[in-house]
Amino acid sequence: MRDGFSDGAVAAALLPWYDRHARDLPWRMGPAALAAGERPDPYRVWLSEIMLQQTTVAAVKDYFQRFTALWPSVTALAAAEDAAVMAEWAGLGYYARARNLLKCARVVASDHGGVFPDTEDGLRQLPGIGPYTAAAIAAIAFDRPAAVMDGNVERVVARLFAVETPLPTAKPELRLLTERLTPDTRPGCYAQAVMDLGATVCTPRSPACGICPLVAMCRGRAQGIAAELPRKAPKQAKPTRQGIAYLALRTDGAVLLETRPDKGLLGGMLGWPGTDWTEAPPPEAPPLAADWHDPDLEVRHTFTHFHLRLRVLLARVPQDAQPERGSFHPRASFRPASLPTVMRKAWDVAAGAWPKD
DNA sequence: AACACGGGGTT
DNA sequence: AACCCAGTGTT
Repeated sequence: MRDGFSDGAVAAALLPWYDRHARDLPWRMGPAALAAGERPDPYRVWLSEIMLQQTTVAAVKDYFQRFTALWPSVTALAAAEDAAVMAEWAGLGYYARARNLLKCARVVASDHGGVFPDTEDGLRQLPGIGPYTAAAIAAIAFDRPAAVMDGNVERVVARLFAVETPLPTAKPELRLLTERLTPDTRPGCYAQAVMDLGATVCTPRSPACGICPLVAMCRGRAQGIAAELPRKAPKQAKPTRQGIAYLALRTDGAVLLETRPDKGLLGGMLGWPGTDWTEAPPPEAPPLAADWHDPDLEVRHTFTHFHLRLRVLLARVPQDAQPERGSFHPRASFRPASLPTVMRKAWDVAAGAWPKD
């Protein structure tokens, strides 16, 4: 007993709520199917959890459907071409996830016979699987009583216990509370229940305490500070960087693209050749000699830690053009959707601004 | 422990 | 336009 209710009371209140309100998601095995003895496919659980890192359910849904249609199993994914996987991931962000996804699939295929480890510790050893994801897969796919703590859980627990310590300092404290609340029965459903509650009821702003199954035990609510929790350390301002992107269109319609280095921003993704992105205006650095036009186009895009103002220069180039950087991709196989968002924006603003000849 | 790493949503 | 959200890997 602690704070007026037993550790099991939270799960006891949350599981019936989940049984009624569990969202129907492409990767989720609902409470009814689980009760009938079905088990989730660990591959689908893993894939969804990687995609859901730092990313909303709404953004993930279509990507998950395309990935599972193209690669229905971890062995199928392990055999995919790097470029094909990166192209399918384009637009979802945090591209290191896609590189680690492929690494992980290949380790599972080659070192584990295509079968995911079924323990938190085993999962934790795989590329791209950290503390949260290892616990989530162990709980959801293998029904192990792992303490699953993501941002939603941090918020729910901080409010439930009125934890006023700011993040990230509060993490160890919240983890301890999360561990104590994790039940031995139906831990997979419980983990999804807390995260669903955080996503749909105990929201960052304007939480719907009136319909919350935990309202009776919520100390944050009792103290009138629920909506202010969790407190967070102030974040620093983003600087603005500038750069130039060079879009070259060959006579036959082919476009000049380069694959970015694996390390760093947009690593491993296709992009337009260009300058570095720096706070001072960069010197011009065209990837080939051409009559570069400046139609005064600018793309604005915000990354995790800086704003970018990207100037877009255009050129039509002859069939025999020899680029110093990048390679020409035939128009027929070039899909703007296979570019990261900032690069797709550059293509979009260029439409209608191409020089006549 | 601090930093790098996207994109989308809301206000 | 400014603000919000938030796991993993690297250093």
